[in-house]
Amino acid sequence: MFSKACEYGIKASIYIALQSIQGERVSLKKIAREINSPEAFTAKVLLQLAKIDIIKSSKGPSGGFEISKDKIDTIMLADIVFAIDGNSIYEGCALGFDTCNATKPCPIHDKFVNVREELKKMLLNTSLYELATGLEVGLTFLKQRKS
Amino acid sequence: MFSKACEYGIKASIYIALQSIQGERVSLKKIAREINSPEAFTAKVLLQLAKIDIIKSSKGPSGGFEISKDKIDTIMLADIVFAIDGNSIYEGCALGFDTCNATKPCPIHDKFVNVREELKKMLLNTSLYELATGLEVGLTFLKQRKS
DNA sequence: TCTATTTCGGACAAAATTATCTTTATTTAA
DNA sequence: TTAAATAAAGATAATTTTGTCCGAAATAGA
Repeated sequence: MFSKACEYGIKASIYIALQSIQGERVSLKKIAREINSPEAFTAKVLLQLAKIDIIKSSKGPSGGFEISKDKIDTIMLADIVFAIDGNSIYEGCALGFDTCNATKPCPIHDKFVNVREELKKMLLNTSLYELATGLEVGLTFLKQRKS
Repeated sequence: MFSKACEYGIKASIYIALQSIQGERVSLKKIAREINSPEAFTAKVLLQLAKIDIIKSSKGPSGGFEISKDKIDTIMLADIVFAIDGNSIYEGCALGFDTCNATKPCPIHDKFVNVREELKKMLLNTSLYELATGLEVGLTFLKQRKS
């Protein structure tokens, strides 16, 4: 569904959002530890998000990543996914045709309309804020416990 | 969404189904030409489908691939996707956790329920027969026209 | 100003996916 | 029985994605 890069991006964003709500800036090292992702690879992903101002980064000691409090509830899952994986998931043709559309559809185009709409709606309506608060109250998790 | 292998598998299956409805067996070469896919790679995919009896293959001159007429309307998109990509698309966690479920959900689990259900329903309810007939009457296409 | 800490940037490496090539096995039909 | 046509199988290659490493740049604090 999503690329690994996008998975890390989503997880990291949620974690950064939560910390930002609590007034904390977090380092890459801590993020990688908390979402259980490869550090350097995660850095590249965060860089992408920083470049389009979804997150803010600062160098130096006590540096790290944060998200402006007033942005947390306007940043949608769609923004993050789009920044990393592009729009192919919810716009692209399921069979890979780039000329597929309602008037000249591939065999499964019509079948997919509902799925795509449902996905798109979800991504557009889910804010980082909701996701972060679910995590805050312990309803959800970002890291699998070792077995 | 789907892997390339799966895309080719779906396209090929639809094409074979259509030809089988019309009583024709088709060669790999023709399939690859008609769905515009790499021949050898497509062969591997078809082999996977043949091994679980979704399609039938025969060697030798006048050999090729076909699907039993009486199976065409009971083979669902889900069968093909499952054979090639496994069930991760509609069963797996969107963030890649393998312990994610309703009682211990990842942050986007609940958000994804509808999408996954919609996808699953669609894959389970779409038969090769419908897809093949849509193609037969020229409503849909399997190969992009060159520009 | 110096040092330690952190992100940034680029090169590199490993792994997975996609694609090709070559040989082998099977089958049909002459 | 031989030749031609076809799928099967396996080795190899190319590409993409994922992951690592290291030095550079920035910044805070001593």
